[in-house]
Amino acid sequence: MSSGPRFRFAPSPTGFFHVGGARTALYNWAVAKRLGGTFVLRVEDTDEARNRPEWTEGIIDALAWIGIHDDDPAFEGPYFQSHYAEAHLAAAQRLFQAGAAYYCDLTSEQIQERAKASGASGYDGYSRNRGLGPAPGRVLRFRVPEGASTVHDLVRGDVVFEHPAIEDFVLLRGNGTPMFLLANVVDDIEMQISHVVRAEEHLPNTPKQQLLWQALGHQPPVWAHVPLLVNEQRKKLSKRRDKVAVEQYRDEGYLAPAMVNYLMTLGWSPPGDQEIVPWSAIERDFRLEDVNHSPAFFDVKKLAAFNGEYIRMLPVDDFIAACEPFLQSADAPWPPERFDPAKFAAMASVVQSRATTLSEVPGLVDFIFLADPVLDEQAWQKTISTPGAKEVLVETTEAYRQLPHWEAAVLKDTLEAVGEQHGLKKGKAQAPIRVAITGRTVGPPLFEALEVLGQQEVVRRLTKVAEA
RNA sequence: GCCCCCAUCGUCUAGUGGCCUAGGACACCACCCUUUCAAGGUGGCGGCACGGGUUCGAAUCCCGUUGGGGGUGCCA
Repeated sequence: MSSGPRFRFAPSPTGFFHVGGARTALYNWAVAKRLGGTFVLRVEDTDEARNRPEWTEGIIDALAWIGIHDDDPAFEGPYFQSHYAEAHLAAAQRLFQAGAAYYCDLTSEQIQERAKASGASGYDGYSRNRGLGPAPGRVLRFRVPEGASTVHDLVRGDVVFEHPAIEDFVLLRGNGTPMFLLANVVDDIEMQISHVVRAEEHLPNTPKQQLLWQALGHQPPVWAHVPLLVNEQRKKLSKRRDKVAVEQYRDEGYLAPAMVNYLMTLGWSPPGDQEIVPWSAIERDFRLEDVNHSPAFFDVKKLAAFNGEYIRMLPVDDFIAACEPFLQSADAPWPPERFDPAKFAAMASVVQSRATTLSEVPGLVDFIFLADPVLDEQAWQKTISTPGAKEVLVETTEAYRQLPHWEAAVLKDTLEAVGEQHGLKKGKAQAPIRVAITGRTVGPPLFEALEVLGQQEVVRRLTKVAEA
């Protein structure tokens, strides 16, 4: 075990990896790397997840996607957290023997009745001094001492919790199994965790955990509670209402470095005047002490903007490679056998500045690979009804048919010359051709596309439309 | 109910008592560039929640109010 600080990241598998979890993981990772520490992945072993190993694998995949690789020396685990370990029971036993915990036979109904009667809320400490021993149906409760606890938090400073506001919480259930809180602390101690960086929602539970660390005879770890990620309603991101799965963003063609960069800027900003920064700079500059205190809205629009930046930064060959899964997919808009990598490569550079996500790419070039692109009727009517458009279409078709040199510049000059004869400026003149070839009024630069399509195909499509 | 956290443009943020007439980015608008659409360039719109203090001086410190969020289980 390395001697550096040890950061634990403990997601619970739910079938997808939450963007909030991704950011927390990244925060842990950045600091662990910078300090030469260790990132300890401990996956919670929930009842549901037990039957679905793929959920846990999904977490590891998603972590790898955002650059947290399990073969990195700073990565430790994954560990699978059991809630039924001997160590948890043993710790509970020690607490009971030391008088730090006691048994209680009250049912939840009885607790509620007592609360109602006294006007207070929650458990009132009724069994504290009844000297009960263990027995089936009795829970083991922690005896919260007098006084107050101060949580030293790297992002929030000191937070004081008065003990009377914390009720004697349950450590062991009536059936003898340990509660998550206990299990977690015992595991943290066992794994020599020194830093716990997690979402702010856990802050109110921290004094309980800290009390447990102390009662078990250990120095509590360094805490850091990072602000929540919220939706436009300012509510905690939820799976039902919000798009929170990193896998989904990955599948839609968001680039991992863009996602990582964006996530890091939620609650923190890199020094200097640039917010688009490489991971190496983040790793060097990120500090938990600099993290914000307020919740941040996860803004997909801004993520998309980051993604566009990252796509444009890609060397064109890398862009082509990155697009491949979207082009060679069964979901592509064309029959697979019609796709031609060489044609796409010829178009790649003009497509690159037009896409904000990779999943948009097929839609930008579909007309190249489709046998006959569907003509947008409305666009066609609008275009062809402008005076001179029909003539331009017919004459350009003829000119293109006889063209000896099939290249973009020539195609452009030819069309513009025809357009001018009919009083149509560049933009207007190309419109009928564009619609005839691509089916739409907007798309990538026309003449490059025509060159790629080839003379025969272009003339065929133009003729077909011109005669219709 | 009780406890905790939070509060700068619509959004993400810079700002740690004078460099603030509050800076940047996304979004939005306009213009330029331009073969459509983008990209790029230039400019614009727009904010310190409120009220009291402290101070020569407050976005920045303190108190209160309001507003938002989170937690509070024999869930994990």
